[in-house]
Amino acid sequence: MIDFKQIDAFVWVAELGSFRAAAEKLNTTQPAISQRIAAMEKAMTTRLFERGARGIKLTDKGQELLSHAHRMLELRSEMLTVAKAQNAVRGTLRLGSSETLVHTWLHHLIDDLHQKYPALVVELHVDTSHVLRAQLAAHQIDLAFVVGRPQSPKECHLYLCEYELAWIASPRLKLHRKPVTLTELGAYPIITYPTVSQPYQAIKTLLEEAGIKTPRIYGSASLSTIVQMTLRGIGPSVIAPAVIREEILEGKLCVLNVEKTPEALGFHACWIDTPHSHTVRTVARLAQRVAQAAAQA
DNA sequence: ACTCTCAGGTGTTCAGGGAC
DNA sequence: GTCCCTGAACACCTGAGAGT
Repeated sequence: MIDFKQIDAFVWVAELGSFRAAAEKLNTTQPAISQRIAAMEKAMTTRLFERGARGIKLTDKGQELLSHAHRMLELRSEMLTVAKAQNAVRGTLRLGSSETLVHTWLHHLIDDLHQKYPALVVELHVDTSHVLRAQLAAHQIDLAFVVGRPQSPKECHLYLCEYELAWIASPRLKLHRKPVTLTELGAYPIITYPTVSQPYQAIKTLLEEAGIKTPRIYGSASLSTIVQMTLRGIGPSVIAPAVIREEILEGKLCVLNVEKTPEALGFHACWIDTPHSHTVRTVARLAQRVAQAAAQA
């Protein structure tokens, strides 16, 4: 097995033209250099130097291998530089995200991270804000993009963006041509985010205030399930129109004109701050820029 | 799980030798 | 005298195994 000490010796003997000079350069003895070169020659089953009474000379093979040795030393140097960089953005980041962001700007963030920080590996966890907060508290993820402000004083947060909610329905329900009342909507099952979510609770309150005693609300943790159920005309839904832009443009889904709508979803990046949170803070700040650029687009 | 001992491997220094 | 090689002695590190 060839090691870096042997490669160092090889490069310096070739550079200085002498075993003794290389030994002085590397703060060692001439026999040590001799042994390193001998071990290297044995490992590669080739002679690197021609030894003579008037000094040494690189063999043809030695000359050929010298450029490889230089490249290996450069790579070692680069590796040490990265290792010494205290604030380098690298390693694995366990990122939890709400599905709404997956359908809006998360892919732009992943692209940017890949370009700017190639040594960073992102492990993506997509789930509801409720579940992501629990995972953050249990240290199962490092950073969470969730709805609402932090609930624990230990959490740091950064505002990301806001998405308006709207009543959405398939055109086959024929609810989109005129203003619709909550009482009319109450005749259908309402499809929205899961029961623990802020929109679910808001819709329940709105319908109850409109006199619907036992509203039927189908809560789902899966955004694509909500969209599919709405497309099939099972009932109207309450979601962010930003995630179904294509379906709206193609006329597959319509935004309804309803007197009252639950308040917008405000997203924050949340994390537990530690002295080693440099990567997390960097990604959170980048996410804020990406989210705000997406909002202006 | 932790500590201690021991054998084997590796690297270094030193002394000496051969070639020119 | 200078250069490189070889062998002996020593120091240090590591892993395995035994004992607590």
